Amino acid sequence: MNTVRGFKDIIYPESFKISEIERISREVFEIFNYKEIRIPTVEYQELFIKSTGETTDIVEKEMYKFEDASKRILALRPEGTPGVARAYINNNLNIKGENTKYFYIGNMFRAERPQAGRFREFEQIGVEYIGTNSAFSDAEVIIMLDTILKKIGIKSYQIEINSIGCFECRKKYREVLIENLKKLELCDLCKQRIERNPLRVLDCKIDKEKFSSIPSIHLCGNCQDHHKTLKELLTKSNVDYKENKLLVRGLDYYTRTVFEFKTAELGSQDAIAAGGRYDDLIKSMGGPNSPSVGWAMGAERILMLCEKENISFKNKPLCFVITADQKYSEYAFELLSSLRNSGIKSDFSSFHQSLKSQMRSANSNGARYALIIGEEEFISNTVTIKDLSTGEQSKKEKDNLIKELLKII
RNA sequence: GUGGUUGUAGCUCAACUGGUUAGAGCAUCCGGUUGUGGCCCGGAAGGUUGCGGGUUCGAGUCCCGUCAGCCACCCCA
Repeated sequence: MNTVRGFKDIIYPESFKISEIERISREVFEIFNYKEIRIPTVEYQELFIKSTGETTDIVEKEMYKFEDASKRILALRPEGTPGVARAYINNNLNIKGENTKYFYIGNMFRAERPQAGRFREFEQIGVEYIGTNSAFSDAEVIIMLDTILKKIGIKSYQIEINSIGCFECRKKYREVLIENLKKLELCDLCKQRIERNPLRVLDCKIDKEKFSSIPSIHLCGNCQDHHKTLKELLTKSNVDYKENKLLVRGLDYYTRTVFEFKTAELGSQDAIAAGGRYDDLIKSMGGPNSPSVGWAMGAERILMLCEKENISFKNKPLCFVITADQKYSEYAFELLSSLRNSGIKSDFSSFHQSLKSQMRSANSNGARYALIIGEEEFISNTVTIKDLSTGEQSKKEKDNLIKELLKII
């Protein structure tokens, strides 16, 4: 039987690479003092309608929704922010006196037509910095994301930022925008969008060139200051970004800062991570006034970029234990256990195979050393160690061998 | 979701207008005299041609359906 369309198995080495991406992210989160939050995979459908937005594609056409046995209308989470916002409110995280910087790692579900780099179940690694409207928090999360990608070793991406203003700026701009858009000859979809969600029209790839005449949003003083501060902070931190006045986002809750980390290596799936500020979301959900900023990155897309850029993740044993004669299998197995108990990554293939075959396994597994045990070694209580890169080999006493190997690690 | 396109061994691909037991390279496994990998050489194993119907004396090849992948759009991570 096939897997369901858009769903897939992830097997070594991809599984290892993804967990490395997670590991590196966790390392950075720890350095930045972000705490993990784990939220449910299933929520009431209403949560996403009210937060992500009724008119967004994610909610309108891509959500996996279903009714459970008690007739509750539920949905598989299409993104992480609504759940985190809900958890923040439910658990009164605003009054706990701890910092409210969270990261999450989890799978999301969207019923889109699948393509390379676009799956119906995919993993997002994301952060939410809740409770401050300071531009320093925008800068922090962007710098953190940049740090993670650099630490992974990815180079082929570009950062685009924009400010779409606060609620007040948007309200005024909306009118100006609609007026201007109506003067233009636009594609059918854009025509529909003019009334429903005019800001999204600016994102259209077909009509892109026609928007040069349209005035960009006029930001109020506070929004201008915020955006200016953010840009200065990024520049001072050597974050290489470019401003894209046409950048808007498909989720309704964004205010002020929006940003995307884009790549040219992945075809249409060019966003590897994206996010922005959402100052009104938590309040609009009935929580305290909690301006916030966050982002999410797609683990599979990061993985694909790693492959494009030939970034290697190594998971190789240091030692490979080999018997010259089956008689010494148990003795060899004991050695293997001692190595592992000492924390030395070690493996073996099958002691029944010929020495030649075992050597071949050692090589193809990428082991650095072959440890050979045969009659000579058994009698003298030693182990032959062969360095597989140089071909040099010597006999060592078992205890000394382990001590020396521990120094190498 | 719209429009395309593809599906043959683990992977990448072959098989003239439908015509015997569907091939190759890479990978895998075994071997190339006494206890040594990579390179090289030899051999073996590996396929219900995505699945289900249909046309035909005969289907990997043609037709229909279905499933899945991919590309663009759309959207997004």
